[in-house]
Amino acid sequence: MKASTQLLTEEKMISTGEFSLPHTFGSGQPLTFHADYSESNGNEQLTYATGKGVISIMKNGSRIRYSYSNSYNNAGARKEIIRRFGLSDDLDSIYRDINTDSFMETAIKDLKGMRITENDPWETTLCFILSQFNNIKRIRLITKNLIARFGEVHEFEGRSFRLFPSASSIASVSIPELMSCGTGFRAKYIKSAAADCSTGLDLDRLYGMDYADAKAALMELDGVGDKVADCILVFGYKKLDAFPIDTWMKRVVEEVYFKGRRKSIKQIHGFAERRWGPMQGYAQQYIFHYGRINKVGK
DNA sequence: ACCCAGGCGGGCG
DNA sequence: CGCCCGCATGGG
Repeated sequence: MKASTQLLTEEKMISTGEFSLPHTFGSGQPLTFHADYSESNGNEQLTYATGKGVISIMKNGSRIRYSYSNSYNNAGARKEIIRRFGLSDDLDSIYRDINTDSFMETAIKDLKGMRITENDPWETTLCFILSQFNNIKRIRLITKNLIARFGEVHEFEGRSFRLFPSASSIASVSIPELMSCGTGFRAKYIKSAAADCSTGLDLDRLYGMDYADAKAALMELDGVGDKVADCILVFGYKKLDAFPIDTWMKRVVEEVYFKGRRKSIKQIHGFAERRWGPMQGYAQQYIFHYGRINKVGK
């Protein structure tokens, strides 16, 4: 009896390499838009709902204890946690690839343990359509409103959560109702994209596609352009050869690598491809978060 | 009051 | 192709 209890406990633990929850979830990756995070004497706790279930992790040092409400067996849940939090990424190897200069070296040093998370494609798509001409705090507010209004109720460990609303449920909501959640002019985009994703485009099909084909497919969606597509590819599919260029990225790259000279989005894509190639998605996240924290170029 | 925010679609030359 | 414009809305 005692032995089996202990075995169960062991199965719910994962030991990781460097993994910083504050840097990972504070760096504007989509699931942070509606997560509870707390820290007390070395114990870090994070709980959030996806479209498929509630995930809760407790981290102490290099050990993580997790629970996941989805109907996986232990092995399935463990695999899912590792995938979602990027725990199998070899950060030392990635750092060697993207540490091309003193700016990157400082960013890596300051943000050690920041990982790229892999989230549900639909959730990522909706969050990043909302991100256009918006700010992170307000995106969190809007997604919180959408979840509260349209998310399916879900009981987990004695608490009541709402899951991230499905594409088909968002597709059935009227524009005025969506706007009452604060979506603003983006309401028509998310309704249209939701309709496409629940009837036409199969987002799961993009897992097997290469970067260029998957990006082209995403850009067929209303409200998805170059930047939003790249965000979906990095944070929803872990395609690390994507390089999202927002106002921050453009400003920081121009400041650090082009002596402040203005460059086009296309030129910056070419630069990132040559400099960081298959790991440019990781480089992007370190540049973005470090640049924002330190107001580089502002 | 004024300004900005992890851009995009549409219209124009 | 590149450029310019309008856009809903909460927070600084």
